Amino acid sequence: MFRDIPLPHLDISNIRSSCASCSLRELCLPVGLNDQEIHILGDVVSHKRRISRGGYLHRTGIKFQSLFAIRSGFFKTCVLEEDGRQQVTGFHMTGELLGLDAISSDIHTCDAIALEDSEVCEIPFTKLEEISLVIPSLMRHFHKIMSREIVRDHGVMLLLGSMKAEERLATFLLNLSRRFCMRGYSESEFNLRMTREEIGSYLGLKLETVSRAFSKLQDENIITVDNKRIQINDITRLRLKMGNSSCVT
Amino acid sequence: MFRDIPLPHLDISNIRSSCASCSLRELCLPVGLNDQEIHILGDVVSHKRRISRGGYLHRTGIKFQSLFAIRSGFFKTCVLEEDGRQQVTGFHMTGELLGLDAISSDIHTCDAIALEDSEVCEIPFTKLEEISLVIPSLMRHFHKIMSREIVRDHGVMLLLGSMKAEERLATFLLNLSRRFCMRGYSESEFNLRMTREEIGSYLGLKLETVSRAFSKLQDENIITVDNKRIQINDITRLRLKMGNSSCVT
DNA sequence: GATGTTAATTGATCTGAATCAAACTGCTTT
DNA sequence: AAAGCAGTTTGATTCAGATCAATTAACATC
Repeated sequence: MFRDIPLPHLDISNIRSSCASCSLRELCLPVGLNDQEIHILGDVVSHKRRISRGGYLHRTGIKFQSLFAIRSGFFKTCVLEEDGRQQVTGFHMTGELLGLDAISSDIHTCDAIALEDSEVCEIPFTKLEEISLVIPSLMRHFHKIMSREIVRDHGVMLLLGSMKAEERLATFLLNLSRRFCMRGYSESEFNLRMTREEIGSYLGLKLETVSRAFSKLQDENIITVDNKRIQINDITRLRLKMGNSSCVT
Repeated sequence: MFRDIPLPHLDISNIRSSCASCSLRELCLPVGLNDQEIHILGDVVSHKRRISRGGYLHRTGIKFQSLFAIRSGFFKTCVLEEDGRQQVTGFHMTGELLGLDAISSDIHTCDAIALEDSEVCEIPFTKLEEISLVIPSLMRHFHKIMSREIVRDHGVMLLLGSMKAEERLATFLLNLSRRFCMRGYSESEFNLRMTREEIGSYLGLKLETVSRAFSKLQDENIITVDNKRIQINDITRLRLKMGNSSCVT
């Protein structure tokens, strides 16, 4: 579905120092490492995997071996309830790290499903821990990444616990906007990779409510909605809709 | 308020090997360490702090220096919204680690407030990272703790996103019950340290709704409520109320 | 023990979102 | 191009929980 819409490929490598080893600079992990350290890390994360749209990166219950750094594409993570319905716990894009939840018990606690054709780097976790011992700055950075995930989750808790439908959607759109922007895409115009139902699941709303909230924001000329294509016309007013400014990092 | 109710002091030290250094075994951190490693760790976490009921362990916005391991007592963590209301992000008891959210930005992102007179061990984080490099099992365990926090947050997200009031309260009570039980207290009878409003904030409900949910569970003879004193009469039926079994680790 | 204060319960009413239902759009398949 | 299907929008109705309000209970202070 999105294959016809050519999106610029994110490449941070040319705004930092160039690096031979597998474009490692594009990952979230190597921040602040020198070239030698990057090289050590490169030996660990060299294994790449392609996941096509709808495919599973990992499933709940399987043994945890590796973290996955998203090189390109888009994922959702979700937990499956007994009755078959699924609750989406997050949407993840290029540069983000998947699998952090599985460290605690060595078992994956959620499914990770590609919402578009994607590419990940597999990072064997025991190896990552081993080289953390010789590259302290890598360890520190890894701790920050885990901590950031906790902060992000607290933001979502705040959203789910105290915001109403429209505020939730505004927060969600602004969060996507910022993340697209950070990756070099437009902050005011983007394609949603997920369905209304998946958005609803993530935001604690039913799909009809999500749809109505979209329509409402469009009626107020704050955004323009064309199916999955979203255009933010007035980001200031969208921020006002959010209410609590501090949510969802 | 709770000072008149003598609670047995948790002491894991006698069910593991005994240890001289500041009862360190009581903490969550030293799992699986040998005595020498415990000693190294002991030098780092020696500094203790007392926080009396209502006192702040840390505040949003202040610089992050240390994690805090709760030695005794009970805390809530909460984020303050602009309008002055506060959203509770968690309740924390003996053995748990506070401050993990602050690692990402070196700034505390929430307040931690004692709900009863409490005692914590201060753990300077840079020192913890340093000795992690020489005690790999400590590093591994620390990663598991952070990951467990992420899993816990996902459980809360599930609760907030898809459960109704009664299910939320049942889940909350069972979670408390299990945590008290793990610490050697009764799993069927305990005192709530927090108000209905704080419970409501945590569960995404208003205090009246929390109160009604308590009353409903009492009417069904599943629990007995006497203000803050809770007795679980039928834990099986309480579990059934929860619905989704996999939530809130 | 009286008094002010905070917390909890319970009832009545209102409302935002869920649910039920129907129509429509855009893709995919043949 | 037609048919089928998944996803989306929109309307009508229902309901769980919020809000408003009053009462009671627990606790702290003098």
